[in-house]
Amino acid sequence: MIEELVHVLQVAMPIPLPQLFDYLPPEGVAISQALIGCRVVAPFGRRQLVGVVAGVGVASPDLRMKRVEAILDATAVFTREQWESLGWASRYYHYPLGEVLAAAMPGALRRGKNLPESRRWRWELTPLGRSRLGSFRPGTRTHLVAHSLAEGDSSAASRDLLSTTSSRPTLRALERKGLISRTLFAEPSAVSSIVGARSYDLNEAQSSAIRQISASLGRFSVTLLDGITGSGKTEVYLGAIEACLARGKQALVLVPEIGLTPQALRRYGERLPVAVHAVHSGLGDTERARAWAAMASGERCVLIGTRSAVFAPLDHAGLIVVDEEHDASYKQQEGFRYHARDFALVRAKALGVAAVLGSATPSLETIRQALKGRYTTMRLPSRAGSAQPPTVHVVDIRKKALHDGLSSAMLETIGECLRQGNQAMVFRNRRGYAPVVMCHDCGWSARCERCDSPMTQHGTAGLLCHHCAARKRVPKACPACGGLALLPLGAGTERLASGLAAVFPDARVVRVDKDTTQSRGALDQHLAALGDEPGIVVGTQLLAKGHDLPLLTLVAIASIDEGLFSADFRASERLAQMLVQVSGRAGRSIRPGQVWLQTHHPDHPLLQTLLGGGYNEFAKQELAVRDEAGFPPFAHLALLRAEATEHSALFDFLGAAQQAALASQGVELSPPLSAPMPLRDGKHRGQMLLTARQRPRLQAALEDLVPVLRAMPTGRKVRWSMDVDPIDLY
DNA sequence: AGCACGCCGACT
DNA sequence: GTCGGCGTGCTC
Repeated sequence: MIEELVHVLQVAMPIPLPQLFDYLPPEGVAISQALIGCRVVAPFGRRQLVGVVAGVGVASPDLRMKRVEAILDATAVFTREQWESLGWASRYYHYPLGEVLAAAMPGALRRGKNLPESRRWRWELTPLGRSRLGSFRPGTRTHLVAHSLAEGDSSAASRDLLSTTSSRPTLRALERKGLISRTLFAEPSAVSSIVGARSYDLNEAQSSAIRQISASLGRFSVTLLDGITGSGKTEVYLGAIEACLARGKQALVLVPEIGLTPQALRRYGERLPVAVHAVHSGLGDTERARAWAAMASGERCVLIGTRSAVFAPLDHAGLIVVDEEHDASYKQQEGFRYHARDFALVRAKALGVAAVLGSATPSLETIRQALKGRYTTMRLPSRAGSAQPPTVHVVDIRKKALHDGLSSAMLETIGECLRQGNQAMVFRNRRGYAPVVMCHDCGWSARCERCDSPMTQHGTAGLLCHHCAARKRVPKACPACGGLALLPLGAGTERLASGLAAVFPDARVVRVDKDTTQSRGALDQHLAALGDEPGIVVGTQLLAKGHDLPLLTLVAIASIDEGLFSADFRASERLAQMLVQVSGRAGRSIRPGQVWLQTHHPDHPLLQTLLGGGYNEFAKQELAVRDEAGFPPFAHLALLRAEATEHSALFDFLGAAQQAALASQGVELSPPLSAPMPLRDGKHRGQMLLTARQRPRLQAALEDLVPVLRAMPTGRKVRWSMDVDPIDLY
């Protein structure tokens, strides 16, 4: 008996299941290869989902088989290269294709909508509009828009104004009234004329970096732009982007989450003669979709965005820049755990275009590639303009009294800085008032039961767990002994700020951390509040990058001692990067800068190396350590993480995972271990590390292991994830 | 991941 | 007597 076969669409659904689902095509639609990459709406269980056709084939008819409800696209929503690169990512990160594709699409596409119009319009006042110019009320957006059109100027400011989303309704309204009209925007044909039309005072290192990158356009190459803070990396990017645009190509610029400030954006917008589309997490869906559409259309433009911008169509791109390539925010830390820098390089290679990795503190992975000659290194060794690198002082605080976290020497230095009319930055990687509240009588301290870790005091009376949402009040008396001597121990940013405000009542003290900086733009507002008066900004990591504060001459690092002894193999690297980045904030203009660092461990090798030889010397030594220990970049890692309500379920699962992985050749397994935080938000957490000197060995092991894990009965009671190339081991 | 169905506590 | 807790099972 020959079974009759039917043609089916194999659809990747946005769910964490690795398989494709077979569907019949809509009534009357012929199945063809051309449908691959098109979105469909299909019934799935009890709901309707938007999936993507990943293949076509034949299957024996199945009672369960359903019919696709609608095909949403006439042509694939992904370019061929996107499709292949995303397929690679799905395999490499061992994450289901449907989820990968969904993560790569702008929200509008994911939800089944079409891309917004990508054409741009040139707006003009009609004669009627011109005659009514006087009648618009000053101060309104209508007034602003109309007058901007009247002046007919194409300045960056008015281009900005007319391209912002918020102006669109105004333009529409004016058009309806017949006061303005539009024509399709025609681009100036020759962009080459603008290149080099203005001089930007580049120094020799910058010019030669731009020349190097420009010469490498048009083929795959990676340039490491190793430039100290303040050396003018952005000018190099801009120069290279201009050269790329002059060849008629688009450019993609990836920036860390916190790097996409209005300030930075304005700089790109003002300098570049084309539309600069920005995408970041705080942005609406339509705007993301518009940027995607612009890239797909081939219109000459620049896309600047955070992590997920790496998924944009790039067929017309000639250059990919990854700014601050060492930054951890490029790694997605949940779900589809891709690394945007690494994926950017995969795409650059597939597309045959130039990539630039920029950093003052490159990751050890990148430095190693550069040392092996795979990347070309261009250095920017000196600060742009007349700015000098800061001088560094280490303050030994052993046995010294601290006043709300700061030593007398530190307070004096800050006072001196203020007296000279300058600003100081006080850095502390802990928010809140005090990290621990302890009973002086019996040693009891406030802990979070759900996380088994100390709770941080916020304000005078509140306790907050930084690992879960738990909150409670500081008890009046010690719950263990009834004593009244409950002491806040240590100092977070809040305590530093209030202490400083008390010592320097005339200075403005602003605090920048997650507690004070909830909304986008709040960071800029805080820093603007400092103005050009003497003042102090206290804050966490948020302060480490961006934001030129010309009056800032002193960076005071309150403590980094926790970081010196962390268990994570990457802790040293991150601490060194942070110290260098924070130090780079000082003295960026004509006033010379100083960095003061308080520590209980002035002789710690990491500090000594950094002070003696700078980041490059540190990197050299740390690479030797990694090689010796068999850690990246000399080995490749995958981390199996799991959490469960029951401790036994967790280790049953990890034990079974270990058994399943034992047979893998060329892969070392750590035994199942408790996570560095064994209890978090009421869940027990554990992990198992897979290490391989050869990447293909690790990949082969994961290819076997991950499907086994998915099928494992002990996996039912745990939540687990496989993190390929993890950047945190917790 | 949703979103069912499926058996045991405090409420109109 | 019901509303609802989240265990486990499935999705073409």
